Amino acid sequence: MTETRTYHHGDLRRALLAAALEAIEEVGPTALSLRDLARRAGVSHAAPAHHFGDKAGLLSALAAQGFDRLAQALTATGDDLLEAGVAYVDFAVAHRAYFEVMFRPELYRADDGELVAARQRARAALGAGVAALPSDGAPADTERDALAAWSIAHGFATLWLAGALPARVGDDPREAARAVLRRLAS
Amino acid sequence: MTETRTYHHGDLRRALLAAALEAIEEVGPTALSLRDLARRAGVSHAAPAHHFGDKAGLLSALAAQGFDRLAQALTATGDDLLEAGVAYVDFAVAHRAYFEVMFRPELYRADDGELVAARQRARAALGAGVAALPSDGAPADTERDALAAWSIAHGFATLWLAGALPARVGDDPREAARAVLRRLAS
DNA sequence: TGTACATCAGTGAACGCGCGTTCACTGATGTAC
DNA sequence: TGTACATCAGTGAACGCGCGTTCACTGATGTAC
Repeated sequence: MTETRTYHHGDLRRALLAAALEAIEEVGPTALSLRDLARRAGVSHAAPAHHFGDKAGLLSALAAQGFDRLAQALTATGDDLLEAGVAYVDFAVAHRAYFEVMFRPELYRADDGELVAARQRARAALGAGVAALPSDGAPADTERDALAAWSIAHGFATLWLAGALPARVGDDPREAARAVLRRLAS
Repeated sequence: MTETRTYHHGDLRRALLAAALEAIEEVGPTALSLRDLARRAGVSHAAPAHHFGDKAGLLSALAAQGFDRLAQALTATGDDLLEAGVAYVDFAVAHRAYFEVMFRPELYRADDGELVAARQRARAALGAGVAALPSDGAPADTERDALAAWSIAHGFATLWLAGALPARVGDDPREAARAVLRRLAS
């Protein structure tokens, strides 16, 4: 497909978000610059400001999109907490750019409307899995179980991304995560 | 104590590391600049290069120091895995600058000798706690248990630092961490 | 179908800023004799 | 105790770079009549 370059891009907002994901994978969210984004999108350096105002505006949009995708991934696992945990880790590894932005609220506007809603959806999806945990007689402490499940999935994902885990864990994050998460579900 | 300013600082290396911790708490490890460090230490902007070469050199030294302190904190808990987990979270919250650098290997030279040794010590201290876990009949999978313990402590610490946890978790990281970690130790 | 005009997306030159790095230097300290 | 000299820590001016932001502009699109 030969791109017909016109004066108006047509879909610059989307193109900039895609470029941002690429750039973040390469240099991380803090080293991201709007000028670099413009370059990647083949557009003048002042264009991004038109759509996002500034870097925090762009990252807010990105984080919102990330929470939305995470919520979808978690919801798709039904009420199976183990699989939700695996999906969480998989999301982090497969979409590290989103993940790295989402948990750095100092980089974006945490009160952004769409973002708040998407994050809420993701949290609810995780909660659904926890509520479905088999109760073994003792009165279930759902709140604590949810925090434990979230912590272990988040921790494993973070350590994986940091390259901190020993090599013998293997190279399949889903499989490795499942083994570790089982420790909690048992 | 009136500081007698001499041409030679006397302890600039240490002073720069201390300044770096301060700066990182304020702006994060990536926004850190050697010029800012020099300013904080009251020294010319070219001085830091004398001691560390560049930013990665400085952060390598900082990460090594951080792993060393973490190893000490973990060792101090004896073979009690639950308390080791609490100490891990406490370290992350009380020394967030160290913690933020330690798990960003792309910021420093991961093959630095002192750093490798200190990280090894920290890992061994965590392993000691896991080995002491009560075995409930089933053949213990120490490796998996270690990963699970590390993940849950690391995840809780990370979520706490990111401000991602709901307010009802409270404001005492040690207490909150203990409750969550108990889910694993039980 | 044609014309006039408003709106909006993207341009490109200009600005000031803080950064890392280089380099000849200066001043203090330590050591040899 | 004194002198000469080497070594090393820190200085300060200079450089080039990429950044965010501003602003008058230009070109495309859509709408009114």
